[in-house]
Amino acid sequence: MTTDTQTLKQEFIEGLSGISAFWGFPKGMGALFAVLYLSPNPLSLDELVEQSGLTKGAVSTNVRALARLGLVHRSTRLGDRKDYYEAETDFYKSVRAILKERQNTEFDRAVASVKETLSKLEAGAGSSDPAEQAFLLERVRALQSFFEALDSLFSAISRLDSLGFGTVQTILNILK
Amino acid sequence: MTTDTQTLKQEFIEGLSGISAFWGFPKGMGALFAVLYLSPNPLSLDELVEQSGLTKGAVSTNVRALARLGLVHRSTRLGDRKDYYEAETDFYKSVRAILKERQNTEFDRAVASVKETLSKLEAGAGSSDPAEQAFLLERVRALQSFFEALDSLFSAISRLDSLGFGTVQTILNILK
DNA sequence: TACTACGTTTAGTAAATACTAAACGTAGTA
DNA sequence: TACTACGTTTAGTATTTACTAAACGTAGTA
Repeated sequence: MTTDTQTLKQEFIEGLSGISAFWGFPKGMGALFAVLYLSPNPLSLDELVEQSGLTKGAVSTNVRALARLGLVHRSTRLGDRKDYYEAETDFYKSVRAILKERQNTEFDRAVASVKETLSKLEAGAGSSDPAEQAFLLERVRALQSFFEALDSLFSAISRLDSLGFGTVQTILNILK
Repeated sequence: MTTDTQTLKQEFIEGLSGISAFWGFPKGMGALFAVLYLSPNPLSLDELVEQSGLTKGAVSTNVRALARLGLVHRSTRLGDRKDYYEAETDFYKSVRAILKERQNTEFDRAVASVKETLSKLEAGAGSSDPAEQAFLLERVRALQSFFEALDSLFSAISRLDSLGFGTVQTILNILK
């Protein structure tokens, strides 16, 4: 017996929901993206409600978040008050957008706080015992430079005009 | 007025807690790692309780999780029943360990589910309308190949014997 | 002006998560 | 054997998060 389209879509939606949750996004976001990704034409908010099983409020919130990440695009039609959404199909583009988004917000703040600790140490703060001081300085410095490397990596990727199979392939060769 | 060591450490601990939470780990894990990272000598569970402010239970759980990720190392001393922990200082090593860990668990399961959807589609499931069928096939295939690229990337990194500044630098040059 | 068809916001809720406090298990020691 | 000093497990709790249901605001239309 062969699975019907409806069931197949449902499985796909659940798969993407899981992936979404895994990466720290609401499950609903994954589900909505999945629905849009499997739709040949843009869908209205009400159609999303219908196909995702979420309520209007949740769809409104989640689809807006998706749009902010550049994973979906909103469009309108003349003489039609509805908004329509469609999925971005260039995933590499999306990765860049997500990295860019993530860079601001809390991550940056936390990393900045480590940087500040370092600055204070370098300015001579906390000098109780010279040996301990040197130790702290060395450790915090090492962490800071690691963060800097990560940060360069992320911002390099998000600044990229094109990132695709080719780039990934090249990187894979280096890592080999 | 210059900040004292205690305050400095506290700020650092809070910073790492935030970073931990940002990446989807418990805040306590970040805090414990921070405490260990700033300690010149291995610490016992009770010392961790004292310095982190968490309870024994929480420390026990979180420090074990850190050990599983390879972010801290457990050791014992002769004629001493206590366990001692110290921080891993090679962050690149830790990144590999974390990626390896993450690859199993839920992420893999979710990705596998997408793969399965593709298999079913290729086997001819869900064939209501030929045009729709072709469309679905194309989309799911594209997503699948993207996941495969990601997966290769992650496992290449986690298989790496050495990953450090050098490698990151090389990659940055390519991305430039 | 009132009406309708939208999207958004809000107040409340259910579920997940990481914690605390305390019971528990266990291995060494007298 | 009982006692002590550990780490672990468990039961309960507080907090966060993403959701639902419904009120709300608003722009077009008669």
